[in-house]
Amino acid sequence: MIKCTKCQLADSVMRAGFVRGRQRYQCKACNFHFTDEKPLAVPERKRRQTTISDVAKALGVAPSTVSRALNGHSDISATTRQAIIEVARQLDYHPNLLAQSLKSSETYTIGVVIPDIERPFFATAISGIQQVAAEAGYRVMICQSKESYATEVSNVQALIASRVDGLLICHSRETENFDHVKPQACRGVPVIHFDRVSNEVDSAKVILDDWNGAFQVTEHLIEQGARRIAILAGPESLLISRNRLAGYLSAIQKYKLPILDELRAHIDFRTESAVAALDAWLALPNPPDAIFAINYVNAFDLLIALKARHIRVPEEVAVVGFGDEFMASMIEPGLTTVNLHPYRIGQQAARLFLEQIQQKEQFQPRTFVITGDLVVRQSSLKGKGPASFFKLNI
Amino acid sequence: MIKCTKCQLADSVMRAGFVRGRQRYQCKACNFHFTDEKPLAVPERKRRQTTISDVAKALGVAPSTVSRALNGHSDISATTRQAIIEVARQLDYHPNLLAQSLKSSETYTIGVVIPDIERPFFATAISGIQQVAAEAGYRVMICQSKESYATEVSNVQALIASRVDGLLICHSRETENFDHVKPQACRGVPVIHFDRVSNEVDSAKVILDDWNGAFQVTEHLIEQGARRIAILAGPESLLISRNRLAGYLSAIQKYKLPILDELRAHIDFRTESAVAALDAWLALPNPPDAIFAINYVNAFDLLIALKARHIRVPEEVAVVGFGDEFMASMIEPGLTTVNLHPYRIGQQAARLFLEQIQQKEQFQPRTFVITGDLVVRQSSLKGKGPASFFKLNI
DNA sequence: AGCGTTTCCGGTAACGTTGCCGATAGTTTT
DNA sequence: AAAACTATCGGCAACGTTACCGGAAACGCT
Repeated sequence: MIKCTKCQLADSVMRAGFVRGRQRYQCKACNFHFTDEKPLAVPERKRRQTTISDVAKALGVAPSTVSRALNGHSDISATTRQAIIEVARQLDYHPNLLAQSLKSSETYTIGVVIPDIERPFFATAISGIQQVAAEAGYRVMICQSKESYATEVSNVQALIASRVDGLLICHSRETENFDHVKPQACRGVPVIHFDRVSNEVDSAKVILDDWNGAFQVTEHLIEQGARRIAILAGPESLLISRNRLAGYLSAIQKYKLPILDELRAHIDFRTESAVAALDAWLALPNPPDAIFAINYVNAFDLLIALKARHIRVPEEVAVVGFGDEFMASMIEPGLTTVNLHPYRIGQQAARLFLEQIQQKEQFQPRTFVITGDLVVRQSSLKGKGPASFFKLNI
Repeated sequence: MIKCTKCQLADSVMRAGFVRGRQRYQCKACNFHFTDEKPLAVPERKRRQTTISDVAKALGVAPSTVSRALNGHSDISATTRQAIIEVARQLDYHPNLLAQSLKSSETYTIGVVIPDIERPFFATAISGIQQVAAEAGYRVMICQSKESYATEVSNVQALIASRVDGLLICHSRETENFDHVKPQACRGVPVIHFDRVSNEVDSAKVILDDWNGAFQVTEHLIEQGARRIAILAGPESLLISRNRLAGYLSAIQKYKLPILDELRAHIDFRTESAVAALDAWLALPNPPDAIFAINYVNAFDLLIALKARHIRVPEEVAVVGFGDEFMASMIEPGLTTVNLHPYRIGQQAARLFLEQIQQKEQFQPRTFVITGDLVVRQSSLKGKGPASFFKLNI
């Protein structure tokens, strides 16, 4: 006979359904429901790390006392504190950051969204972010959008859901809608943009001066004696493409050279497109004597294609790129480029985040502009201008 | 006159010290302590995200009911569930992953420790890790040791403290003590090693077959007609250095070529050291006709130094490297290397982690060996062997 | 001694979520 | 119609931590 677990009576107990795999009973006397088999009492105790309560129990003090001792709080005697610290050490206690974060709603984690970590520019930028973040005690969680808008959105949402303290983002090429990084979508989490930014969002930004960099390389080519400078630009819709084109045009205008439309190509950055543009230029009655590729990979494409066509660089055609990766110094001839300082960009983005965290509501979003440096190598040295006396970066 | 906040009497109240910046009183009647100024009642309500209780209150149901509805639990009616889902959507509710993690002690986060994210090998490996992790719903937290043992240890501890579900690590060069990745130090968190592993720890590992790769390139050089093959190895203490040397020696022995000690150099991977070793070889009465650099950066160093010395590659000296980065195809001449498949290594490490999570105690640590593929380019094509008919990877 | 003060520790609640179980109304079976 | 059952929902507790405050003993001063 089944006895009620509450009033211990057996007569008044009757069955009351079968629920969650167990027979259920109801005591008519005390009106109490219960199931027969008592819980299996967690046969296999889940492997737990030492908690503050374990330390407290070991010493016979309250958990809050242990917390105070370990956090250097004042309301505690020196002897008690020493004892607690010692026991905590013995038990190998480490605070549970999850619980701390839940309590304080600070995770000390920064979320970073980039298009592709395999591209040296972003890898270096992340390194810069991490250096600054680590010094301030922040961890970094990295997501790649792989240039997909949908992935970017889901990355941002996942990071926000993880309650990161801030979000550093460089948008994918596909991204045209920026609702997912707006304040209401990010629920007050500070968002810092770098490299590819959006003017739709009122946030702190770190951008590079595309106009200036393009102006520098173009001016350098002109100083080297180039007069018919072609530009291998990207899609006209892309902001970086427009800015670099503008810098190029400004330099041309400054030196009162003619602007030749047949020497401007907008491509999609694929190698085949770059080579096709090159061949079109070479077929002109008056081929260019210099080419500015606004993308360093396409600059490599050009160098290789030119070599295959037995056209000497820089004597017949000078070539300059944009973005000074390790490879630019490795290829033969060395590629003249603009060093975009990705490490600094990352550092600066992280610093802006720290600033925003510190100043809270007082923080005024501002845009930080990183200016690239011209790095002259052989690919542009036609030797007719003063730049040939620059120290070479081989 | 001050009244006791409990019994409302004023006569029995007397001052009882000054604590935490506020005057304190004690009621003699009811023996109750209190301070005068009541707490400022959080003047600025901390910006909170919508919680499950907010949704519950909006509908007049219990929080647990909301939880059940949102998690697709069964004990709920379809109408209630729909209403809850709708309100949750309206209030823009997103579950707090911190609270979920605290409750479930699962963070769905993998910690990754690598020496340097800027090195293409690791950037690609991380990409592989992330792809597999993301598909399984895991996030990735990345730390760089920058080849420092101390940094590595602190990274590991920080990740463990963050309660990551698993740890994927490639040790720094400095690391000789592996206590920080042993089970007791990691408190049961699964640890997977990749690339640079330790045999001291009984963990799942993904390694690349250094011996086989070295054997392949050396055999290739021999087939190309090389007979005096030098090896530019790393420090003798380094495992990869020893393994690649062994593969090299095995190939030499297989073809019954003499092992020449003067053609073996152990360097510290710096460019100057590589060039010094090269010059020493060139000064020999019988210089080598091929060089195997066990590190791709040093292979580049050699190509550049040889070019500066007007020594033709591969005619006079063939050069092969190890690790097929993007640059190997860009440099002139293209560098023959072994593709180590870093992406696969990352994928495999992540898969081993998932396996271990799934199988729990039943998981048997195993070592996964990734075999590299020979990638032939111009730098090794002396044209005397069958390999010259290989399809070139330009 | 009497009163006010300081020191130090314990208890409670809350962060947000979910598992477990009890309660209740309505429905079906005997 | 009583007994047995089902479908739903509410409440409690716990994950680990810490802020806040009350209690009590020790201390200091007149």
